[in-house]
Amino acid sequence: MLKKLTQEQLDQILERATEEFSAKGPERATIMNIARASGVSVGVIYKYYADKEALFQACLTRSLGMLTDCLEEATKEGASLEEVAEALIRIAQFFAKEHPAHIRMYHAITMDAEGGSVSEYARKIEAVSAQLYTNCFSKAKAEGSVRQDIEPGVFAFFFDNLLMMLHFSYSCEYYRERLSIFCGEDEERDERIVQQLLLFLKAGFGITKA
Amino acid sequence: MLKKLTQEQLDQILERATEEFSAKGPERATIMNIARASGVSVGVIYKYYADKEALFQACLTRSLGMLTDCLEEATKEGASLEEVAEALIRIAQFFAKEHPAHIRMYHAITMDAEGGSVSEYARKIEAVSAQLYTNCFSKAKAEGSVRQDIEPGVFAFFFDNLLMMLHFSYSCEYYRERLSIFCGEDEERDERIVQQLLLFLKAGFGITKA
Amino acid sequence: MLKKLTQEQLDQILERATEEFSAKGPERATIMNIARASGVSVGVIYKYYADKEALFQACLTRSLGMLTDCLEEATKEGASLEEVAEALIRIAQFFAKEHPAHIRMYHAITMDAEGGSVSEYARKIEAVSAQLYTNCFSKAKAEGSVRQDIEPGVFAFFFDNLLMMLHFSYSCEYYRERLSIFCGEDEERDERIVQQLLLFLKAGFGITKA
Amino acid sequence: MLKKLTQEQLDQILERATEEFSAKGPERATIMNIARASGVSVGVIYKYYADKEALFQACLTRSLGMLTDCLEEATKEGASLEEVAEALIRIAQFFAKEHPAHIRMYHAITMDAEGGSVSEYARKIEAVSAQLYTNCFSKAKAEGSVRQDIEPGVFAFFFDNLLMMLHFSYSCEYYRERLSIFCGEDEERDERIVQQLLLFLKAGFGITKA
DNA sequence: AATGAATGAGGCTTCATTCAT
DNA sequence: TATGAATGAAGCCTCATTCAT
Repeated sequence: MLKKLTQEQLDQILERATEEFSAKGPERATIMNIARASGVSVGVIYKYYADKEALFQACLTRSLGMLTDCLEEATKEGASLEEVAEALIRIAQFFAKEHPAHIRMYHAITMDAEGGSVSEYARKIEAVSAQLYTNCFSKAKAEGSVRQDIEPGVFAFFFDNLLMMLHFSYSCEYYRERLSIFCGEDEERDERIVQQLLLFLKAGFGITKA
Repeated sequence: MLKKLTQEQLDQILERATEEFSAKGPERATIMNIARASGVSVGVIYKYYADKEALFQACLTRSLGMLTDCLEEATKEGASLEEVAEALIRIAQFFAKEHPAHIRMYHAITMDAEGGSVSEYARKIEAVSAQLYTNCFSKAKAEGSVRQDIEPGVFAFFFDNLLMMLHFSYSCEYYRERLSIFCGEDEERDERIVQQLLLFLKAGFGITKA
Repeated sequence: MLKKLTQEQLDQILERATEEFSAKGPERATIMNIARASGVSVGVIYKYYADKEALFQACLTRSLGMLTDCLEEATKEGASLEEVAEALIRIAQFFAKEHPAHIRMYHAITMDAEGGSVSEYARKIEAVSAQLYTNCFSKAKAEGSVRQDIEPGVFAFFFDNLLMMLHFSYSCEYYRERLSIFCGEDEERDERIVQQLLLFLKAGFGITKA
Repeated sequence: MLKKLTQEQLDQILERATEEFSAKGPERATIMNIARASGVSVGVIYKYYADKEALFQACLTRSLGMLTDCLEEATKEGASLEEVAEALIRIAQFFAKEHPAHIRMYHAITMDAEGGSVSEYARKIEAVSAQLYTNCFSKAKAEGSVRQDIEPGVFAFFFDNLLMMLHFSYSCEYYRERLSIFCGEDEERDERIVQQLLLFLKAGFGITKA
């Protein structure tokens, strides 16, 4: 066919590529497999992406975008630190279970030593969430709704660390198994984790209900 | 006969291989680069390691061994949860700064979707620390030195998550930069992180001095 | 798309491969040489054949097929043992002179100690000709047109032995030279061999014209 | 040790090398295996043989020598054509069963398209036996003890062909199986083959007892 | 003179990329 | 413009050969 690729097909390419990349790693993933899975030819992928690396980066960017879209929902104006925390925890669980490949892509970025254009982008996003969380803590501290001896940035860092590990624990095979080792595999486990994590954070942050 | 490789040369191979593997990932790393960096021929590497995979495993085993040796020091008998926590935090900082490639090796296997014999080994180690930390919490709970509403396994999980992220934050380029975004880059930053994390953990765990 | 290899090119590959394999043996033959000789790239050979072994098998199958096609012509129904013998002798001479590489392929598998799937196939063919020749002798014996004290299978074996050596004598360098030592190199040699061999066989088999 | 290799060790090398070469083929045979099997070092083999090829040639020459030594015994002065034939047939059976590796080496020579120094040697031997057998036939023809319409050289060729195939049939795996297909595998098979072959030859040569 | 570990050229194979259709 | 077969560079691995001891 000589028909231009539809938006749907382009999405399909990125989705299948994300699956292939996150399942086999960027090296073992092959363009031919991605093309086959997407129902397009190898050649056309090269019309849209300069090379395999560029396709990988496009997948990363897309996954990151989907993730941040989700996060933005959770951090609406006016919510208390506790509310935000719970929302973020639940989103982490949900998104990572629903879209494990996308989280694995995010995990993949963190391997990238060279820091290509995507890491650039990832860092911007990281800066945004750092700002966001830090502000939450600053505001809460100013309001007196958390303990006064915390450094907002550092606590934001701890909080984000816990969230990242939660993401990985629900999407990357290795972390998934580690989660089972620590927390078991029963039905209610995930809810218990939410509750325990909230306990931990509330106490750790020194949150006091107004 | 031609002189056998000295122990030093063998160490050199593992060290350079660890660097190559952790910098480029197991796929992009090439035996020829490792050989060149180690000052030996390609062939001799195959005298000592069956194939690239075996060399990678040897590097991993070595890195994880070095790491666990360090951790064991921190978790001597009789230490309180608080003491253990502080020791582990300081070791994480120290080891990751000193041997970043080794931590990156660990990070690398967490990417491995298939979970070969390598992750097998890693999982054993994970099981050990899970047991160790969980016991600490169980004991502390029994003693009444932490809050009573915690689940030891789940809190051990949170604790280990924070430690892992600390390791990565001092060794992987991406996490290193993220750390700067959250916590700045001043001289005292690392000490502040220790102090703040201890604050966070003590409160979060509900540690009460006897 | 880039034009698919023509049938001609595919034949070319098998023909050149057969030459390379039969000249150097399956081990010393290299895919690169075959590709170069066939005017194609190395990679494309792997599109059509899984590996060097598969290519070798394809060459063998083709060579043995060509050979058996020839043999089948010679052993039509109703021909007397003498007629069959003469036809097979002439075909041996003709085919081996015309397609020496194909006979050398056959020779090559007889060296294969391990007897992989290739010899498997060869054995089937061997079984066919064993059956065929043995039947000829059985029938002739029953008709009384050969001596009565022969064992059909054993005489079929001798006959096939003579034919095989004839094939080799016209295609393998070593046997070719040996042939010259025994029988000279004059113009009429090959015809003399036919006639002498027929004399030998007729008397040896005790063939009596009805 | 710094002791020169004993004659025994040198023999050992050739014997083991012959086994390795004939079992795996000249390519897959490795010098290291041969050294190990012979109980000597790799290096010392290179003191005695310039390279692997030279060792292979030495094995060939030796095997050929052992074979011809055997044949010479069978063709003593004064024996009749029939006596010589039976002796050669029985020797072929015996030697090939006893020393299959050596016959396989002989078989290997016939693959050698390039015609190195061994083929040279082999051809000389071939010339000797050609001469020998041809003379037998010439003498018998002159004596009137065989039919008069034979060409001695050509019949000598047929005879040698049958002997060679007999050798191979008792030593090379492929030919061994082919033998079973044609002649079965019972206890008396080998003796039957001798008797049938003698029948065939006597009739084919037109031997008349004086 | 023998040893046997180290060397490194060379072959197989894969797959990112190209390009004729 | 899309196709997908062909290309060929590059990596893994083996093993003949070398050479320091």
